[in-house]
Amino acid sequence: MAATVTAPAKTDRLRGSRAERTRETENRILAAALDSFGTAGYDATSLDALAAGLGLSKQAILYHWPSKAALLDAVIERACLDLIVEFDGVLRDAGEGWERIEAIVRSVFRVAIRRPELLGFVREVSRLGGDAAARISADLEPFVARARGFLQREMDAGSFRRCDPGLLFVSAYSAVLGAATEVEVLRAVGFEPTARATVVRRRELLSFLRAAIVEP
Amino acid sequence: MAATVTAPAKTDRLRGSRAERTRETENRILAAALDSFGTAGYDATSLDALAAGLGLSKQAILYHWPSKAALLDAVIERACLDLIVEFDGVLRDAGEGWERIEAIVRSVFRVAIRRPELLGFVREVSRLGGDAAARISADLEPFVARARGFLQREMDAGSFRRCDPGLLFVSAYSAVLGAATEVEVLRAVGFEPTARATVVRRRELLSFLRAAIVEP
DNA sequence: GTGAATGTTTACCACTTGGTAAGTGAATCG
DNA sequence: CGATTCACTTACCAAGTGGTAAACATTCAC
Repeated sequence: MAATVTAPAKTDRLRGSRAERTRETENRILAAALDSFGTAGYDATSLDALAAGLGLSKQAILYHWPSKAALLDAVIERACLDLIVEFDGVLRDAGEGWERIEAIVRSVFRVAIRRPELLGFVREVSRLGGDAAARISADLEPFVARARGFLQREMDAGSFRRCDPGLLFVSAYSAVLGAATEVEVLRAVGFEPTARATVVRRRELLSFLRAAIVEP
Repeated sequence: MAATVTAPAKTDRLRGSRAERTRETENRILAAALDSFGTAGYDATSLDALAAGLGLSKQAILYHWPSKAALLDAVIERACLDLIVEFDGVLRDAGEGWERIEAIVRSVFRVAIRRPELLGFVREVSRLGGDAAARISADLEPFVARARGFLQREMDAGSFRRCDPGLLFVSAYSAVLGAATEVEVLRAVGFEPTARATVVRRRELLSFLRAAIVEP
């Protein structure tokens, strides 16, 4: 009856193989770093505070990545992966034309509600500039190219207003990210960041984008 | 022959009254701080570096303002003043309806080219959150209220599509600021931040906004 | 079981940060 | 002219930063 499980169960905290546990620790660090970088900011996040929040010491982090900058790189990779997975899934099931944009916008708002730090992180990295910003641009480039191709096709088909696809993308990107993340500006116009108000924001943004993009 | 100027001319560096020279030093500090806060960021700006760039010591800054946070407050006040002066002047001479929006967008792009740090600073402060963000919101509130009133009037007159003025403001604000400042995203879609490309960007953004806002 | 690899901790370091205390030289004022 | 105010500097500090070195405990391979 000897179980096929040769490894002992031991305590709860020590479940799984060594490699698995290591990977899980790294995942926990990456998640905490993404959260802190995306909300407090990169400069405002110290390795000490990050480690303390995880019940680790700073050197545990520096064991898995040689420097804070290397950790940032890893977080960028992880964040881009998450975003691409999210949007790829949505795009696979989405229709054509306007429906496709609507699906993406809904997806962005879903992320803004469930994982606000993810969008904040994208903003933060592009603010930091330098190598990090170049990396995130490069990682998301396939997605951007895909969006531009889509816009171009729809314009050629006569369903979207003809204009520069790249700049249309930037305008839409900014408007969506702004509506989803600019809490201070939203507060200034009287919108508290509640789930209820978010639904209204999404509806209004969609009608704004529709008027701007779809050929009447 | 005795000149009406009772005060001596002395050297070039010591021209003007004591109060004038003090004010000029404070202005220099504020300008340098606005620049660094708006480009490098608040956290990434040290008082030492700021002072060194001005040929002063850190304590000279801390003489005029008791802390870095107080300096930030002063810079916020200054930046808001600059922005309000800029936009007030534009709005005074601007027409009605769409022309008014076009005038504002042109004004934002002018600022983006001539004083990019000013827009970067607004972004930075709203990112920092907390008291600073609340202050800049409060300082710019009259301008926002004015914009909403304008949008509401145009909607009532039937010249703009009817929707929530506050959210339309946020969408337009985000799109304009994005097109003017998101250099990384723009680079990702193949737009280097040259003056020539900026003209194209402005034109495309205006047609985007016009389609989104004006009743066809 | 033994030795090696691995993940983590404790101890430490050089450096930077915002901020305080005290001193200095020039402009101003009586 | 002498006293005082003012703008600023030099000297300093405690706290925190990212990062290194070495010790330590656990797990794995043999």
